Amino acid sequence: MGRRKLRATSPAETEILRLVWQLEATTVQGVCDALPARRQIAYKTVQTLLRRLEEKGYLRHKRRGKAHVFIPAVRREAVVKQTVLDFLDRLFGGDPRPLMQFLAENGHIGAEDIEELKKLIDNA
Amino acid sequence: MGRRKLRATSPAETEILRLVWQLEATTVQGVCDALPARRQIAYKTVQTLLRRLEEKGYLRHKRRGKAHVFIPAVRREAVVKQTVLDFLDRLFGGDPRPLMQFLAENGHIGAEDIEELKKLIDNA
DNA sequence: TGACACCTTGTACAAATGTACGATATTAAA
DNA sequence: TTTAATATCGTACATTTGTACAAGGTGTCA
Repeated sequence: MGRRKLRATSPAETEILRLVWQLEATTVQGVCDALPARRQIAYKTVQTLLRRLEEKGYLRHKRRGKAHVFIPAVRREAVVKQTVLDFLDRLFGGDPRPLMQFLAENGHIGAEDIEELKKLIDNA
Repeated sequence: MGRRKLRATSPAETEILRLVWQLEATTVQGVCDALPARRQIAYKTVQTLLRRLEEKGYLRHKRRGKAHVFIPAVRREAVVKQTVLDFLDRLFGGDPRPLMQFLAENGHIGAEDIEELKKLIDNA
């Protein structure tokens, strides 16, 4: 269990990978359509990014008609974990508190979210 | 009101910048010494990273003896905000909940941290 | 005041990244 | 079955990143 020897995804690749997870199975066009309006990337660029993600082992594809349908090849949770821990290390030396604090102070989480978290922790 | 037209810091740069904030004012050697044991980087590399951070506008330096003392040129909070929001966008499409959840589920925060957060939110 | 240790400055360089075009293949429609 | 639309594949290329050495300056101690 746990191969973890995938080269890390670059920021732009991460952005795309997230969409593939969200869409579950999608074509280049599908990803383009799912891109947020303020973040347009050329079709060809998305194509390259998907190709690289496949090379790195994060995706695989099957053919449907003339198009490729890309599907995740790794569990989202595993990648998220790796990515977040890495982020935490670099920006906060591994301490998650400042991050939580930031989210709380900037109104990114509310009282109800806190309740949810409490439950999660109690059940662990 | 912020200037925000600084080119983003690369992962390695972020790592170093964090240490400068932590040390408040430090030399190349100081950063090297502060590096976690499992993350050794050559003196010369640290030097390059500091130089680039200064070029990008995150640091400035003054001379002390023959050495440069680097000091932050931007508020940590501002950079953290930018960096976290960017991270959130790329990995979670901007939704902070999955991130909180991850932290909670992986034992990175405890019940007492939750209490702290609750206070923070109530005071906001 | 000379030698040594310690610094900075300039430079290097391969690999990764962001961004994308041109040529070619494939399919659906006319 | 020719064609128009749509894909992929191969390629490109300037920047940025990670990593670091060599040469030359400077403060310090004997």
